[in-house]
Amino acid sequence: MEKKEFKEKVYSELAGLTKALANPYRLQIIDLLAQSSRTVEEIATQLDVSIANASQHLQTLKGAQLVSIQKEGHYVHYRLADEKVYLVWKSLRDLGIERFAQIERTLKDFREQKNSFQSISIDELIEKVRQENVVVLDVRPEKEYRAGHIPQALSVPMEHLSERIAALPKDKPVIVYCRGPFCVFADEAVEQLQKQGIKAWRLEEGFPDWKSRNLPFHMA
Amino acid sequence: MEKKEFKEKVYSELAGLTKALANPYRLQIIDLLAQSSRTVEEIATQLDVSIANASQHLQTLKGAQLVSIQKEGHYVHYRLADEKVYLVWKSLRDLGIERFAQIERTLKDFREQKNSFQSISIDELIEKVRQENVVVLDVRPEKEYRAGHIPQALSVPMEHLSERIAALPKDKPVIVYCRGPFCVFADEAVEQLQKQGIKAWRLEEGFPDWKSRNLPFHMA
DNA sequence: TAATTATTCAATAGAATTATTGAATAATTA
DNA sequence: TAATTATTCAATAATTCTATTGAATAATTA
Repeated sequence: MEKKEFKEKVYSELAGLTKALANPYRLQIIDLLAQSSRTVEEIATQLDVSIANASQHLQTLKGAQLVSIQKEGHYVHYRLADEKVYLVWKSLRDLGIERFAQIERTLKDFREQKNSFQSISIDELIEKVRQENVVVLDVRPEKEYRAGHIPQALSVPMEHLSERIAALPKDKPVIVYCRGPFCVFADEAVEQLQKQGIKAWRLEEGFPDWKSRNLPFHMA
Repeated sequence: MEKKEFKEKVYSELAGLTKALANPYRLQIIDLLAQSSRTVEEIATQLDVSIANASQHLQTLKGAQLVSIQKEGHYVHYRLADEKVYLVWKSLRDLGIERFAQIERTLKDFREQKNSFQSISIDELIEKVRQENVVVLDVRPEKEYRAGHIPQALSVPMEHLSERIAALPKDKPVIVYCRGPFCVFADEAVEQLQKQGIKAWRLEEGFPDWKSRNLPFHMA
């Protein structure tokens, strides 16, 4: 094989893979599937697009081998094909956050509005948990918690938060986490907690970031 | 700002960034600029495309803030805007190599043909250098060597390799590196060295990968 | 000032991508 | 077997992306 032909093959393959990622809905799908597997309908609902359209995007991702499927009854469950797919999304996300005033401003504005502008890092979380002076809340839907969560975290899905605030210890601050830096559950939870007089921060990143650092996690 | 509007903004920005990368020529440009800055003409020559076309691709990358420019005389020098841009490319590349039989096969075929199928990792290189029983060759163009290279490496650009083989110690094996896993210089160098009876391997990755691991490097 | 050089711009035609629509498929239940 | 359900497919029009061409710009040199 000639040099040029070789290069063309390799870079075209990789550009194809990149193209499959290059769409806002498909990036959202990657972010969702990083939490837990999902059916076509669940994804369509989350993205607020038609089922046919969600299916089309999923076909694109499957064609690029970024996601894989498992059939069960007449449901098709989609999942990420590889942990490395998440790492690509993470590196894109981190580049975006660092370089684009647009994104950083958008994030900051949103959080100020929710009073959750003080966010903490995974390292800070580890340190505070070690000192046993915080409560950690996972506010994602229960299915995602079951698919994997930070060891000491309690599952309190957003829709149950208000009724369970009373049961939280008043003397310990709370750290809330959810899907990732673009997930708003944690911001809304911090807002609610602060209104009830409980000190609360959000974790900057989400559970998949914890997992991708090879930190221990629990399932079920 | 509403939740939905917020999500749309953020994911659209990131999809835009991804789209700017999603083209075989533009990925090649990223790979080249990771070695050293370049003018439009140099890039056009390397990619074997027209200057206007190269300029157009560079405009796309610049629009997405993936590269930045520095004007000098009537030359425009392009460089990567951020180390994180390389990390995105690296993660895409690693996903591609791991997941696509296509790419792996293409790489393997090419290397078998060049007798350089035995490649070594950066960790193995470090260990061998520590034991002082190898010679390390950087076979990239001199400009790229000057912009940054592995500390103990000698600069032997491909076009001077044949004339400088005689001066190499016959008793030490040689490790050759170049731009990265898709760069064929190292494969061709290994082929030439083996023909002269010198034991030689290629480094699996390239100099930018060494740098991105925050290992020490020399300049000029 | 005129000529040269490196780069960018603008217009264009062909190709690819997108969301929408409605029909087709395939697994389950009545 | 017929009806139901989740998903996929196929066709379409609107938009976006691409390489090419030739002209425009801006920095340098004659």
